[in-house]
Amino acid sequence: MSQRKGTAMVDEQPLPPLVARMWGREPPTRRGPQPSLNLERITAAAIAVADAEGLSGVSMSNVAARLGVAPMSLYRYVGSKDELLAVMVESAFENPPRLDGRSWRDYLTVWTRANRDALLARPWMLPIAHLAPPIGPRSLRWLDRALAALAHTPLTEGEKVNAATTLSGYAFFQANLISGLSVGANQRERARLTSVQEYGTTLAELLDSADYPALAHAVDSGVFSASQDWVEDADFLFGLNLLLDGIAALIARRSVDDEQPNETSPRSDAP
Amino acid sequence: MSQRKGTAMVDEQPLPPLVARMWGREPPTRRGPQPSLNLERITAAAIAVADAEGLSGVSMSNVAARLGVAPMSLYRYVGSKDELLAVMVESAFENPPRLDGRSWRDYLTVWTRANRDALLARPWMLPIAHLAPPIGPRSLRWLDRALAALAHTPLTEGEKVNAATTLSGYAFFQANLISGLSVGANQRERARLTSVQEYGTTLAELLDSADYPALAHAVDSGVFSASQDWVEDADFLFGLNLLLDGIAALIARRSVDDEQPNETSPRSDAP
DNA sequence: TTCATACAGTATAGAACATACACTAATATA
DNA sequence: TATATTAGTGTATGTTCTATACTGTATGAA
Repeated sequence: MSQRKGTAMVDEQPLPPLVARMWGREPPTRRGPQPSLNLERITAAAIAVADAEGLSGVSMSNVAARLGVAPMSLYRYVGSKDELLAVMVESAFENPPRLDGRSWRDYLTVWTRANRDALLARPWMLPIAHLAPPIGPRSLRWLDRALAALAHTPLTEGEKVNAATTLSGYAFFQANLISGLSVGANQRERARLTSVQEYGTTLAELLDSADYPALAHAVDSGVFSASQDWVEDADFLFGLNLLLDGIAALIARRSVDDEQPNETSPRSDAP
Repeated sequence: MSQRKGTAMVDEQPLPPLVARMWGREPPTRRGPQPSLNLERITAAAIAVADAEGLSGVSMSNVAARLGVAPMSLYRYVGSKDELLAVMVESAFENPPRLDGRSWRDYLTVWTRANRDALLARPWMLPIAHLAPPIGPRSLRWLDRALAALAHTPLTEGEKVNAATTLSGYAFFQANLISGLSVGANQRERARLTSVQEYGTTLAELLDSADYPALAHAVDSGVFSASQDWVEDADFLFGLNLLLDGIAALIARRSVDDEQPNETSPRSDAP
């Protein structure tokens, strides 16, 4: 099944054209004029537009204009606007943080926060990051580093992949949460609830405590009254540590019944 | 701060018009013709269109047509198309599962899976569910039930809310993952990697094991070669149990040092 | 009973957009 | 040199959201 080993292969599958271009695997040009464009320049221009004008500013015309080129040129390199958006997300990420001999737990904390921060730095990615399995060079490097951090744990490869994937989903989720307490839409008529407090008072106004007993109780207890340090984000660490604690527990379990990888080990079920 | 207590209030804030309409808090009509529309019918029509033709079929014209009405009518009830999309997501959810005396852990398992399944049943929600804090009656009921499941644990209200929110984010994440191994776009030029195997072989083809040592090792070990029971989803339970184990650990910690809620309790940090 | 006012839905039109298709010009191979 | 192949262009079409001005209707006040 998994025939691999690196660099040179027998040339296997068609490989979707976009993926090929993302990896620089294009057949060298044979005839015709010298290309003045390439996927990289196009992507960079599109990202620049998104950074400057937001996602709604990203139109084929706009991107083309920034390159001094006719809109239709872009379609030589990108099958559709949606493809362009996908590549933008892929290449808007920096490289992942370095491992530097940190413990798996420390590194994954850094990794997840960096992941979240990358999304927050370019919030236009949030609506278009489709959380598909990573396929580009950058996102795969992120995955690789997370796996590397877990390399010397007794987890199976599958468990490592699952753990990394889950953490990346958590980063995405947190970025969304922070990015906007917006209820309506993307930018225009954004019925924005600008603060946690405002969210709390709105809830208080709406909730009938008969229909929402537990939630009303939570609101009463002041959960949504602006805890002091939203800045140094306790909420982010809370969920992250849930996950890391879960991973730690799994590692501990694996370390005990080491020889017999039992698929359904006992789990605590405290009240 | 949190002035509340249910039903009758002193009438507080403007309350965003869309939110008001979602909760049926509109001033009763005084003059003019009888309305033939309302937000509910519009939303239902829009959902029907989305179910039938996918998200791209949802245009104002299309929705209006299904109601036998001119497109511009909708703007009496919805400030923009994006608002309509937001309301669609809100009201496409069923009510949450019943608690029925289950343990917090059992219930949250059911709850999270139901949440995921609701998203998978109407995958058009995935690109437009913005993971904002819930504000509609349905999504708040979901939150309420999760809090109820945790009611008799020693967690603080804030921790309960965080836990519920994180689980809901996990459900969303998993739904995205399952919904499509698509790399390109939404429907047209979808350079779809149709299976886990295909994903695996594509990775094998692309990866240089020098640049991606840990990931290449994972691929070599056959992680992406279609584990037997993707159907009865072990992957979903994996990440879910990470979270639930983390919650269990937190509960255990809280139960021990009960009197002194110490913000930074010790955590395990196994190698 | 009359009339002004407020409101529901409509008609029209405009601007922006993605993209299909046919084309021109440039380059490398035969 | 002739020919095939390719990069980028111009034009055009259909769709989309939505601003604005409008028509008719029901109500409350005079």
